[in-house]
Amino acid sequence: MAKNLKMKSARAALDLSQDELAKRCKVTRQTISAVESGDYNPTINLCIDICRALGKTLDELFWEDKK
Amino acid sequence: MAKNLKMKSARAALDLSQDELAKRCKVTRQTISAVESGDYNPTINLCIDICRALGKTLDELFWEDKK
DNA sequence: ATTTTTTGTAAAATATACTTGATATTTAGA
DNA sequence: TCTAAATATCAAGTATATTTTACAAAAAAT
Repeated sequence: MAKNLKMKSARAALDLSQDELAKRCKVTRQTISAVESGDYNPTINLCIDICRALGKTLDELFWEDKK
Repeated sequence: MAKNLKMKSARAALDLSQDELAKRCKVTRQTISAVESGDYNPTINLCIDICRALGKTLDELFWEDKK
């Protein structure tokens, strides 16, 4: 799977560490790291928590238009 | 959790049975049923598969603006 | 009315998301 | 440089998403 750079840059834009984002989503730092590196299939609830913490929507962080 | 009526009506609009949608998403009918009834926390990949099969995006089927 | 399709639900098994604890590497600041 | 914060990654454990099999009720079709 591909890295989630949209998420990574949204997090960077808010100057949040993985650890801080993890706390706000109530998961561990490792889980956030795994989601960003893309070798993961997170649950929708976690995706929604991440979106809310980063001020983005699902489409903005987790959707890719198919060609 | 609340029922996913957006998903249910999107499926109805295409005249697809849960079983047919399940096949297109390569999961079981019970999984689709559970997602629609909302007592579930599906993975993002399944949500994406469902969206593609129904011609919708994540925001359209799985996002709720918070008040 | 009767049959067939669709849906709800449930228990047990399997796959995998997520945690815990730990070490190693990278990055940023002093 | 030196040090601390941030990130990557790994192995083993726990929680839960998903499957399999099954049965019953509701809806649709004949």
